[in-house]
Amino acid sequence: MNITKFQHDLVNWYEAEKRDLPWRRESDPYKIWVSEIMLQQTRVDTVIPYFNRFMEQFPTIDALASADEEAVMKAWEGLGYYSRVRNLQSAVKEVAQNYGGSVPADKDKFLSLKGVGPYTGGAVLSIAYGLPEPAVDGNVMRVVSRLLSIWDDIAKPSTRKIFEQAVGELMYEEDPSSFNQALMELGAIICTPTSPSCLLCPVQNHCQAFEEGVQRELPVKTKKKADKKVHIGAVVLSTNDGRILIEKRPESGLLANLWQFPNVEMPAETNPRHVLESFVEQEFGVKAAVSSNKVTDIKHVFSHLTWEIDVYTGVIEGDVEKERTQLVEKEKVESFAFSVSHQKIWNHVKGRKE
DNA sequence: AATCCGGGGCC
DNA sequence: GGCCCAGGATT
Repeated sequence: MNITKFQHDLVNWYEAEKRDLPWRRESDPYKIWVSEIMLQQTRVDTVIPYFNRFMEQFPTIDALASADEEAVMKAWEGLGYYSRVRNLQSAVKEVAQNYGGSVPADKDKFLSLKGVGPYTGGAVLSIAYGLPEPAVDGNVMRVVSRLLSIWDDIAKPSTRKIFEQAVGELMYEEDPSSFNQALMELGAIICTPTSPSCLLCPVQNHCQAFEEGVQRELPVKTKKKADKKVHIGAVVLSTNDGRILIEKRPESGLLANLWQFPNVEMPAETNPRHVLESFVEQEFGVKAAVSSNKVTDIKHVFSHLTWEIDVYTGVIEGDVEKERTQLVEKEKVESFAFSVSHQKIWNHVKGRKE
């Protein structure tokens, strides 16, 4: 391959065809950083409205560093992988304290921040500071596997280093920002997973896989094994004066720190109403009268497991005194950050009449 | 190296 | 249904 010609063909195409995205109108390293965190395992179209709202609420490092955690979670609600935003706020606080509020342009320093790995490190340092660091994500591994006909399994963690090496050798030192973004843009628009548009590709002449006619066989990626299923019973509990019981999930693990309605994994072959009433009394110390029939059922698919949630309603008497638990007015429920599955629960229940 | 961690949009 | 997505932390 003629590397110089490849670089120019790629970057010239990028400059002419790149999408107009909100973070591409910004040069503030903080905003580039936030966009890269949001874009982890998340499509551009999903991220755009979250990015715009986030920047209105938290326009600077100081704004995010000093923001209320609940407000930050609410801004991330529905975006998934919630540890991303907790790590981001933690890292931003560190930048505010230890680096005078400016994102460090040093690789070791930036990569030491929470939530910043090899991809995000390379992306921010190249895009915001013009450093010639590779930024290898799924797009780039797909594109480069085809360009250079690399048949290593991209599902294996060790394979990423092979691609970092390759991208380092292809790097366009005069404009690392455009080069890295061009590789990703090509993967997003032209060099797509199942049916790449090779006839429209600006670097078709440089592509080993196209020359060999094997572009649809690359990249090699082994499948992961099947996920688990969990049967859950959930209950929306009202007090006689119309308040709703919500609780905050644990600080770590699945959907950490998000709010939810009381729920428990359901054993097979038991009376669900009895199970839920016992659970509520144990967990919250109040007697509950739970509906005998479920209101609805919700199937919610995560990346690694599936919840099948049967939803009930119930009534409780008296107050609840428990950590991370609140009785809130109906009108206030939606001011808390819920996972999508529990948003679905509330949307089914809130319009009902008792 | 394997597993955990969300959610949505394709095909 | 399975697959993939501008991945990182934990074990």
